[in-house]
Parts: sequence; structure tokens; C-alpha cells
Amino acid sequence: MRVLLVEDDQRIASDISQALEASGYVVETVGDGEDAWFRGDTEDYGAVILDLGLPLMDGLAVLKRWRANGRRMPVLVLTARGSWAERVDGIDTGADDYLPKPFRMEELVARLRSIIRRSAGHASSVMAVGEIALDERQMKVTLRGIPIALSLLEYRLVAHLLRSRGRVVSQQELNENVYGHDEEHDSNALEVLIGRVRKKLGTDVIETRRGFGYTIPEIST
Amino acid sequence: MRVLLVEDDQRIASDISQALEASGYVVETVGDGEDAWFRGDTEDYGAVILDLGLPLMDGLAVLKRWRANGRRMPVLVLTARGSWAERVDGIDTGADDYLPKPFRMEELVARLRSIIRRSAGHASSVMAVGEIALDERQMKVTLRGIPIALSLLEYRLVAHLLRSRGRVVSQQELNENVYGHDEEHDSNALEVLIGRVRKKLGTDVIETRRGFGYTIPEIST
DNA sequence: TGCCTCATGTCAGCAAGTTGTCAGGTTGGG
DNA sequence: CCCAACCTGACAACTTGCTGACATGAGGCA
Repeated sequence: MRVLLVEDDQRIASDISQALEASGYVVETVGDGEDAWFRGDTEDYGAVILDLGLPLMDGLAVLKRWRANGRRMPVLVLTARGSWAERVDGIDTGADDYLPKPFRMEELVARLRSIIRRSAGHASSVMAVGEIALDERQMKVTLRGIPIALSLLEYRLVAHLLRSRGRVVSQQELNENVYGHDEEHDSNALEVLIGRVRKKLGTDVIETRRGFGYTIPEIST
Repeated sequence: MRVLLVEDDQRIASDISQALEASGYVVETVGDGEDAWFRGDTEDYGAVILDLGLPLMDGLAVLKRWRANGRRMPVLVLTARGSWAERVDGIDTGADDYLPKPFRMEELVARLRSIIRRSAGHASSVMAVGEIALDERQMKVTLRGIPIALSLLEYRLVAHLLRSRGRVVSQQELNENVYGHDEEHDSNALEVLIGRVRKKLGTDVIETRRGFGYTIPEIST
């Protein structure tokens, strides 16, 4: 899952980024409001962590413009100025949750997971489709109840496809969510990765939509 | 467990620090109110021991600002000026407990343990998973009822993993909780430590999740 | 003081797991 | 029937984690 982190304080940004990556997310960081707006407007993120005190454009303004443009990704708002009014403002503007600084990393991760879940309409940190179940807390995937050992990249792939189940996910989107940034595209690494996952979870779990991408159908077998 | 100690008297600070470390905590000490505020605001501690008579900013003011910012770690307040009014003040401000100087080290440790437990919502200081049991009060680990001698670092490692059982804990998080601060990462000290613990508790107690971290599964064998 | 023990970090080498690349095969839509 | 898209197996390069051996330093004790 790709997450956009908008935070101008280098140190905090790197702390958060590390914590999120340790939790299996792919993090992209930007440091000012205009960058943030542009990225959030043109790229596709599973969630955004948005600091309010930003150079160039205020966080709330950024959020407002995203929402005005129909961008619907869940947004977790951070602020050092922990006032109630601001909190209400933030939620009115379209923030999904609000976390006053400073906070504990575990709490950030928990809230992030929660808004991602909520935005996908799930209730628990365990997702199941057909015979496949994924536990995000344990970073564990099971097939008919049997635990399957997945590597880091394999896990990210499965996790993203499961979060997006019932929808066709383009190769590009997968690349962005599994690896950090894409760039080089004369490689079939992703196809190989898909192959390896299929070998472990069964050939028919991930369907190929030739020309469009891949999907895990909502109701499988 | 990381503890922040705020105390301007060098001698007392070092005494307390020693006592706490002997009890298995990782202690960081600061000597004035502004440092204290900053640290407590930006870092993540399991508890704080806060002296009230401080240079630069009064202890109560520090506490007030932490709480205003939503910091929720348990705080044990120390004061030499053992007045009732101050005590009430302290507890109103958000202190979890109050200890008038002078005090016996045992009492300090006991109270600290108590507020940490309370804040975590645990009723007992004993945790058990499978054949392993850990008593935080006695700092004792048993395997199938047999006491196992662990060094300080080994103990911290086991304690943190047990507190986080059922969840994958990244190397980074372990480093922070076992050693004070992380930073240097050209060392395999943590891996060696894991190895030594495994030699004592059995190879399969701690599972390695290659690329993710380590975990003690909730239901073990 | 000088010797011992214990805790802990460092290092090098090994074993195993992971991942990208490539070459050649397969497939399905136009 | 053709071709781009996709799959597959093999392989090599690289990472990651484990282990034993050793160095160091603190502290206890004779």
C-alpha cells in the first residue's frame, strides 16, 4: 500500500516513514503544500498523512482542494497546534481522522490502518476472500487455514490486491505499491512476482486481465 | 521499556537512574524543564518521572503542556516541597501518581510499575505465552516453570516481544526498546542477542519473519 | 592489585532466502 | 495467423539472518 506523507520537519518525517515501512507500507514523502497538492492530485495513494503546518500552502487548503477535485483517499491529519477548533475544521474539510502531535508511532500506525480499513469498508485487520485470508497485524497469509510463507514483496502484492479486491489493478499501480517508485520499465519483475505468488497460493487466486492488469475477484470459487 | 527521568539534581538523578536500570528499564535523563518538555513531546516513553523543581520551566508547567498536547504517558511526580496543595495540583494537572521526597528507591520502582500497569490496562504483571512466563515485577522469566537466568538486555528483548505478542515487531522497534536509541545500523548486536535468547528459551519461541522482523505468536505450540 | 567471570559488542563466514534478468514458450484478440 | 502481452524455469547476484570465536570492559573477590 502506497502512502503519501506530507510533513516538513525532516526528522519527524523520517521517523514516521521508517515506522510505516516497518509496517509494510510504501511511503513517499513531500515537504511542502504545493508538492503535496500536486502529488495527491495526480498520483494514487492508499492513504495520506497530512501535517497542517506546511510551507507554501496550508495543509487544510491542500485537503480542501483534493476533496473539491473528487480525490477520495483517506487522510489522517497531524497537527502540532492541537486545538479543538482546528480538529473540527479538519474533519469538516474531509479528514478521516485527526492525530495531535506528538503521538506514539504505534498509535499513528493503528489509526492509519483504521482509516484505510474504514475507507475500504472493512471491519477488522483480517481480510478474507475465498480461501485466502490476510492478517495485517501478523503480516500473515493463510490458504484454507494453512499459513503460507511470503516474502516482503510477495506480501505487499497480495495485500494490495486483496485491499483492492473486486477491482482490476493496473500493472503500473501494482508497481507503485509494491516497489517504491516505478521509473524503469523494461523489466518483467512484476510478472515474475505474480508467478511466484500464484505458485504459493494457487493459480486461480489472481486473475489476469490481459491489457488491463490483475484482479482478485470479490467472490472467488 | 523506555523511561524519561526529569531531575536537575545530578546525584539523585544518577541514583534513580541506576535503580531503574537495575529493574530493567531504559532510562534517559534530562535536567531542565525545556529539555524535558521537548523530549517528552517528541519521543515515545513508557513512563516519565518528573521532578517539580526544575530550571527553565517548572515541572507542572511541563506536564500541563504535555497533557494539553494529548501526550498520555503515565507520569510519576516527585517533589521536595511535599505540600498537600501541590499534590492536588499535580494530580489535577494529569500526574498519575505522586511521591514526596525523600523516598526509598523500592517505593519509587513499585509506584512506577504500578502506573505503567494501570496505563496499559493490565491487571497483573505476569504474562504467559505457551511455555514461557514473564513476571515483570520480579523481572523473572520461566520456561515450563523453570526459572531462566537472563541478562538485562535479554530480558528487555523478551519483555518487549511478549508485550507485543501476536504482532510482528520490526528490528527498528526492537532496537529502540532494548537499547536506548537506534541510529547505528552496521551492527548485528540485535541478531546476536536474539540468538542468545533462543539458546536459553528454545529456538522456536521467537519466530523470524525474514524482511519483516520478529514475533512471538499469540498461540504458541 | 591481579585474576576471574559475566555481559556484550564485533567480526567473518556460512546457509538460506530473495529478487531481477533473461530466454524461450504460450496465449488470446484482432 | 500474427504479435504483443504474459508466463515460466533457470540462474546469478544480492540480502538477510545465524553462529562460533574472539575482544573488551566492568565488577567481584581473593
